[in-house]
Amino acid sequence: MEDVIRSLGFLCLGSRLKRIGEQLQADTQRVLDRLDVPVQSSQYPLLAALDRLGPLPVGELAQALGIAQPGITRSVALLAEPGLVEVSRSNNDQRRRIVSLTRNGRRLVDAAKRDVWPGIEKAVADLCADLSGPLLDQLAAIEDGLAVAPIDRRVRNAVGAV
Amino acid sequence: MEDVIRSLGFLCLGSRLKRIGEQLQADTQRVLDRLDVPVQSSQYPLLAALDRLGPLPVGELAQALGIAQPGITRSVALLAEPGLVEVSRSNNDQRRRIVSLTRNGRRLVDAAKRDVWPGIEKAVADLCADLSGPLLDQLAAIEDGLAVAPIDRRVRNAVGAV
DNA sequence: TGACTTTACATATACTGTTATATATCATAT
DNA sequence: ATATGATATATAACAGTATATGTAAAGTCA
Repeated sequence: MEDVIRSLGFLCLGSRLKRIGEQLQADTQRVLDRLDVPVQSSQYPLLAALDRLGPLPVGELAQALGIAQPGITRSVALLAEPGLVEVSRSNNDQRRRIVSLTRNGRRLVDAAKRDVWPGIEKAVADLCADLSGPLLDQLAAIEDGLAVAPIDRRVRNAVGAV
Repeated sequence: MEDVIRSLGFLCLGSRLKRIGEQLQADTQRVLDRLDVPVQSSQYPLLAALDRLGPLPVGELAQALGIAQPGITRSVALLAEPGLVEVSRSNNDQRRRIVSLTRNGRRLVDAAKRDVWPGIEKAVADLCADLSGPLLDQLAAIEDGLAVAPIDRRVRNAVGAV
């Protein structure tokens, strides 16, 4: 069966990037599940942003992550429930709500940085390592590579079963 | 403000691809709105699949588009409501539901193929034309290019305002 | 000071995708 | 013919994102 998205080339590039991105996230989810913390793979960029940049108000988190503000509000609520982040009002400006990692949140980020993220980064980097040339060719190679072995299996192979 | 997703490189490649894909779809949406038909940009791949491959059952549409079957079922329902596609039972196998373009659906696809798709494809192709080298660099160039001029503006510049 | 605008965030709704499960039809074996 | 298993699709529940809109705080200017 023809892969229509692929055949359509640049016309469907948006759908194709989204599809690959979703597959990468789903693969990564299976790796992160090992930490058995109730956090979706898509929430980690927010934690990483707080780790890199320190406490931030909602709006600046939206900027840093390139997603819309309502998405941040909801993610923060999801992460606050298990106590990974906490929110406090700014002193200067009572409208701003500053998001920061809790002690548990910091512990999770540190564990992820030490035990999981390097493996994921390496697996994805290897997947893309030999690629060169036109974008569409590289995307096809990634799709083919993921079909052969998804990210979670590449990570497992690299670091040994956990 | 630092773009954390971009800084994290391969670790967040999934989030990044998804983000770029969604932006491309949103830009494209604004171009397609000229046809003023109640169809989301993300539905066009399904219409294009029916155009390329002819009437197809739900399961084969899922394969052709690389998304899960329930997604197809719902998209078909959405497209059937404004009368762009119709569904009939297979003669051989009463379980299979064959999706096909209606007369209006075909008219829409033909108009899109003639008036809109070529401009979009060219705009995206130009955006990606000069790219070469590592994937992350190409993605950064695409993001920068879209920030300078989104797809819908590139299309408008190319073909003149409609 | 009081009215208007802007900013920061929350909430509501819609769209798309997923997995899990239910239902209907087909194929097959007794 | 009928029970059993496989297959095709629908439905439900859940997660993520987007836009639109509401609310409250801050800023601006007569």
